Amino acid sequence: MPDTILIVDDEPDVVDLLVFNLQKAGYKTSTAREGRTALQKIRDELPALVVLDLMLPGIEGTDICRQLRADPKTAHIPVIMLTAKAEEVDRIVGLELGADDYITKPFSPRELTLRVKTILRRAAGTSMPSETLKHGDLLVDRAKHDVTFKGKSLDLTATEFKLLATLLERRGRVQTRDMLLQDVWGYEGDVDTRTVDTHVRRLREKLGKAGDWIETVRGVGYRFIE
Amino acid sequence: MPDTILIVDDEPDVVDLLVFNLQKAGYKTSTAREGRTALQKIRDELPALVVLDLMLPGIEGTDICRQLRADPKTAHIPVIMLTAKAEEVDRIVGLELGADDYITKPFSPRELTLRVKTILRRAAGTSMPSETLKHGDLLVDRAKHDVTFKGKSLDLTATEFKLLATLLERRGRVQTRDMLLQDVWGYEGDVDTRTVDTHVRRLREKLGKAGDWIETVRGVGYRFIE
DNA sequence: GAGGAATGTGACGAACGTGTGACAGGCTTG
DNA sequence: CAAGCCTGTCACACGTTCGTCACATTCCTC
Repeated sequence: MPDTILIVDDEPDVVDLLVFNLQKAGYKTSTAREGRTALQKIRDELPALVVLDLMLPGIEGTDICRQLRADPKTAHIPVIMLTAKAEEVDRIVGLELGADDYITKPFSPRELTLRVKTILRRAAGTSMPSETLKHGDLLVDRAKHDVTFKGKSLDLTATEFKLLATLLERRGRVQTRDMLLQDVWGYEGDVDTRTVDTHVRRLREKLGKAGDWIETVRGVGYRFIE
Repeated sequence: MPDTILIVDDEPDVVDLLVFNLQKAGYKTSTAREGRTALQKIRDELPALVVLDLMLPGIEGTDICRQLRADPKTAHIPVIMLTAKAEEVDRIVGLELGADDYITKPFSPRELTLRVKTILRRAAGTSMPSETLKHGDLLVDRAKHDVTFKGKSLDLTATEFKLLATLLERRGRVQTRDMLLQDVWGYEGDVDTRTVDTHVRRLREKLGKAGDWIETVRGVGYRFIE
């Protein structure tokens, strides 16, 4: 799954140029023309990186940067500032605000792409991607150890959580009871295999309507639908 | 303890300029005039960051960068490239080699200092240094080693403070007892995992109503609410 | 549609995990 | 040296969770 990069600029030409080049480099892109929608998209889509024009109609780029840093959910997202002014003052403001880099217009698309790559590589090492599994409205966050369905948090047991995560992680592929016993329970040989069935039942109950995502493959085991 | 920055350049003027400015910014400095000594100093002193001239007598800056990246002990050290040539080709080479940033000569010392700060900040943690952590009316000041809740100062012991700071810093994410033992206790002696429970209890007691911020995730560990 | 096998369902005792109170050793402080 | 605090450990209590069983239901085969 490719990283998504949010591009915030009010000049369509610039946006198109960036979209074209970044997509060619293998990134997904998302765009916003002004500050308010930019902030909303950042919160909703949680992009891997934001390319942010300093001069925007409405909210200034600097303010966006500040608000982005203030929220723990988005504080870790790297920012590259775009600026038409070459003066150092602007650079300082940008960098001290917590921007990770800046580029002055006019810029070479190739250079920007390289900077994006560098920063994302660096970010990949340090921050944890908050390993999260998703299927429709069902969200499983391993770091938070939290499951939500349609925004509502579900109260799962430790084993139930592990079972769900394992099934979801291998969605589409059938897991035999033995496989599950080994990977979820850590068991080796002969345990009553009905144990798995019971936990699947409890899991389905708690998942409610999403419980149907877990299919039983008769004679084999269980599978999370694709 | 200040971070050490290694400056590698064969022009004494440049080196002096950098030393002066970086020391003023609070960093320790170390210098090398050519490639061989540079590599040795990197291995011996393990600097927090390297400022590296691309053009050096003897070994090229690019080679140093490669060798530095090849050794697991030094692979993580950020590198800022200095180059007299402004051509994009050189920039690409530098960035693709694993340099974290570059600056073209002549450069403003102030700008370099800012870049150093940015990169080190990113390398240090995931996000901002965040000397003070906040959640609602709860304030944790790491510098002052002080915790206040609703304006009232709380009297926490060293371990309790560290535990709270660690949990708060990673709010939302569950910390297993082993994780906490490692990060709060340092994992020196093999302490009983129940020790964590006891300290969480004492912490909750002292936090009063804010003690509910610390959730216990059964079968996994503890978590500060988001 | 009958029979058999596999799975869903409900219930229950045991085991487990966590909260709580207490205590002893070690360290600092006066 | 005594007093006090911090810390790690233990034992006990309590609620939750787990694994198992018996029974009901569904599905497949013939």
